[in-house]
Amino acid sequence: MRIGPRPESPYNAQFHVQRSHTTGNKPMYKTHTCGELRLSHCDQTAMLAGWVNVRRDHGGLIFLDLRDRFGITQVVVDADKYPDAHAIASQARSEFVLKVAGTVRERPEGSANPTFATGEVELAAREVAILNHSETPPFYISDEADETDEALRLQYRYLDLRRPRMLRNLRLRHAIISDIRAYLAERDFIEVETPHLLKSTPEGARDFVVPSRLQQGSFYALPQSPQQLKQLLMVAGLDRYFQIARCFRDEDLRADRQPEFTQLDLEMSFVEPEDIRSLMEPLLIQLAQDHQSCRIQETPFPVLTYRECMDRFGTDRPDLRFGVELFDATRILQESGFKVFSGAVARGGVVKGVVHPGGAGLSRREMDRLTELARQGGARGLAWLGLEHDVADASDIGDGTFRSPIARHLDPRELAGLVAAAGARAGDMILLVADAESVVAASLHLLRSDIGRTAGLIDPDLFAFCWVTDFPLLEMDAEAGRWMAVHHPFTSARDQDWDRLEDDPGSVLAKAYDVVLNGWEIGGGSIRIHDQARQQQLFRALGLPDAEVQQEFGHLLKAFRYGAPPHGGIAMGLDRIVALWAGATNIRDVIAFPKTATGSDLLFDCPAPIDSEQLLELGIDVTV
RNA sequence: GGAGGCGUGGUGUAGCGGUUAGCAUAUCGGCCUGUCAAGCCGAAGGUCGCGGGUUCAAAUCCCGUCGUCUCCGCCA
Repeated sequence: MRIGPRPESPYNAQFHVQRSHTTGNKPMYKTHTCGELRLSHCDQTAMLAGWVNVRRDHGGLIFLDLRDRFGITQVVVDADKYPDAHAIASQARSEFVLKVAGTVRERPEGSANPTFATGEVELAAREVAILNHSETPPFYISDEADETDEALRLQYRYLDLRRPRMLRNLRLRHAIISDIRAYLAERDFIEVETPHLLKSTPEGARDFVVPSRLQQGSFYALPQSPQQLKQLLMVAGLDRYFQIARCFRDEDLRADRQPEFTQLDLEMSFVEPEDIRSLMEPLLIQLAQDHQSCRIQETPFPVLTYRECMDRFGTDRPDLRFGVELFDATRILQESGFKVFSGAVARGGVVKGVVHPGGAGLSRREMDRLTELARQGGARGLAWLGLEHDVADASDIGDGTFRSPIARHLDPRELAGLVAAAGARAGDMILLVADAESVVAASLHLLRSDIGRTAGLIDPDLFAFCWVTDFPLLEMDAEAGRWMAVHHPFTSARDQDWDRLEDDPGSVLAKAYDVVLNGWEIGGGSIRIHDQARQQQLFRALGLPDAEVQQEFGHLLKAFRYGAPPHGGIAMGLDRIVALWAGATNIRDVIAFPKTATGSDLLFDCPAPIDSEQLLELGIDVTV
């Protein structure tokens, strides 16, 4: 098949109507877009086509706000001058598709509408044609429909996407992707597509599988990411690869997780972590500057180690827009007579806390809510001390110093040490959790995030990026009873850590890095293992039997025998990036056709059963 | 797998044991020539998600279930 030049359409224009104008390739239905007419067009004849956004019928005079992707233009239809046009316009209703021809004119003195770019002019209609009728839409085609039940919006997604906010999000997504492509192309990256029908891999997320008709009983798996493919492309000598890649993971969903999502996936040869960071950081800065009004808190992006993140924030994706850092009270309370604390320490746990600035006066009800939050993190409870007066040392402590159910269990020396460690002042609320380190971290992270939101500590116009490095390579999986890769099993250990892999696997750190923005992990990557022997060493550390390794990863190990270059890369969560840039609280709002939390598409009504013939052909027997 | 929130005319909501199920908006009809979510007058529109239970009486209380949202587990 011959591939011809792509026809230019005004709809390809990124933002501006100007381009549509200069293509000289107007559709037959219109001479201008609905966002195009200005005073300079006055007295010209124009033809517009679009949807009725609003109709205002004054009897002898009808105003129609005609909307298309590019804007809204007011059409006026006068019964005296053009009775035929008026008769048709009076039948028009919301979301009817119209074609209107007439004369562009300045609006009468005092009736311009600065809300619209076209607000100084109107189209005086001579001819109106109804191109299509519309049923009354189930919700307003307006940004106010954000209040509408999201399920209804998803069911009528094609109407939802007519709303300015959703349209803006789709445009933003397109603009970001375009800029990414241009940025990487300038730097010698090659975009390569990789297969969606591939092989299931153990480790990692659950796979979506696709049955094979030609080989009944066998299945493809949709890739969780193009990880192995991009490594093979490095072996192939591509040197620099990227892809706007669709990834599939059959795991439970969240506001920031969809079963299929989009990554900017890239890989480079002959690099160390610093190379990847210095490639991505200017890109993120450029995207922020070009498509966001937010101020970037700090450049170069701060680099924190995983350990530091966990100690200071209880999470490896800290929101750096505000303080409220964790403090450690383990040593102060380890010998306390209050067993909640000393007992936890005796069991190998820690006592840590955060300060809620100005939170001393929080209601009992509010404290119950925070306690519940701590429980969500796994804690058994939450200890709290509202500080009524400043405390310099133990002698300052009296009956009215604390508002707290637990202060009476602690002696003045412990209390003074606690206040000092917390850095708390009069009016603050100290929150404490005592448990295993991971539980304390999880609970305090939830509390800190909540405090940041509810206490108004977050500047919404701030972008706080950071890199997180030095992740552990492995973690012990209690259920499986073996070590698992924290990132993925192709991640390289730091050079100096390899010889501890057998004896002390938990201490080995990885050449892995994440990019975090405002508490969202927006990307992560690593330097990979490019040596066959090292890769096998790691598979052994993971306790994977050789036979299984050969079956699952033999292709990769074999490729490594043919001169694999040192390489590494990163995957950026494109949906999350666009969501953060768009100010959206979930990624569904930046995906044209997303799925619900139960993985349903409400527009297509799927997943759905398939008929028995299809099953037979695939050799599948459904038992549920 | 677990926890919690929500579900009332098309939409957004009020009502939380006895109401004629209220309000706003949309819709339909009438009037209306400078509006811009036009205005005024009028009308129609409800299996209170579904099933069961408690009660003389359930939108309201209880149990189950479905849908949806958020979080925990999970997401190499």
